[in-house]
Amino acid sequence: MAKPRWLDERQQHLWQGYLHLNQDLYALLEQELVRQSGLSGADYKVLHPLSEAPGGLLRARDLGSEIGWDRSRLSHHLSRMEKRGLVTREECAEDARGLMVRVTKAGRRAIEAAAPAHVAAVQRYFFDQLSKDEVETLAAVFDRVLDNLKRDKA
Amino acid sequence: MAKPRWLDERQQHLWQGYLHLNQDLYALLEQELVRQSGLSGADYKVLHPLSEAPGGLLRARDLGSEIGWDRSRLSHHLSRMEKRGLVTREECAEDARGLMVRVTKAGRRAIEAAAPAHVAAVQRYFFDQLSKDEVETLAAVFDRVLDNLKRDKA
DNA sequence: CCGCTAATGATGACACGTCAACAACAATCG
DNA sequence: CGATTGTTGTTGACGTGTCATCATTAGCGG
Repeated sequence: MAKPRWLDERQQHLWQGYLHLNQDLYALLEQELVRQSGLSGADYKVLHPLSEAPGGLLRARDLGSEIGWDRSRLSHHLSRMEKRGLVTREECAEDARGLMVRVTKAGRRAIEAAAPAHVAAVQRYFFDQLSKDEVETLAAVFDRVLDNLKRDKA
Repeated sequence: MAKPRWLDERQQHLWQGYLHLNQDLYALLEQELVRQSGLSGADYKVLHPLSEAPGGLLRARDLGSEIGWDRSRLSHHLSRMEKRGLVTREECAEDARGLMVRVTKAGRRAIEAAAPAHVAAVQRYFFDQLSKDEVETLAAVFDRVLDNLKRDKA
């Protein structure tokens, strides 16, 4: 672990670009989302699977694993969303430990109003800048990196 | 603004991959950094330009623009870092409004200890999965998207 | 059935980021 | 010079994310 391989110039450049993209693009999308719909990226992430579930109802555990959040994070955010009237908490019939989360009408309205502009922004800022070949290349690269991450964690 | 162009399957796939990468890769790098060095990504970002500046001294305004942070964010984070003994605040001679930030010995030790493992992690988790061609492609794509972002904001 | 372990959420403490309001000083222009 | 405007930094409020801890309940082996 003594001598690390430092990044060469091209790697340096790419890494900086990647970090910038994660900051600037994500910040811009988030900002437009909030401005146009009053939903944060976190709200959107929670509401998306909920609004597609039958009855707009999901068990908290399943919702959490769906979007990759741990229990604490989900619980905190549900509290905030509940306070704003986007979701409600209900008891879980099959498992007394469990929690059912339901989208309210306001929550459904909010995400349905937010989705088109959000998708359009993703198109405009990201995909409009990419050729088809590049889409393929990026997808392949990202999958590979993610697979490697998963394998490394296991 | 009525009918948005929804994402096709490949775009959907790529976008999900991109979002995952931003969560998982960044989270893992951050986590390893904290565990091995006690520095957060934010600490690292502040300390890097500081440790390379003459005297380990930079004006807050310049430090902020160097790393792309606004004044508030920098001020808050400097407060936290100062409390942990990583940096000190000093008056600015040329401009009484200004603030000079200096790395402490502890701060310098911390980033010098952290850098090798951090760079190695970036190599292992990211660049080891990429071919040279892919590095070129990604760099070009990211630059293009970022340029477009900048132009759009102005 | 009893008692242990695992699963599920909630909570409080804290780090981090954004926003709006503010204070202090510099620069500029009449 | 004096008033106005712009720059620089700080602060408080709040939303967000992580971690450790706790309470409740399910599941399971005796």
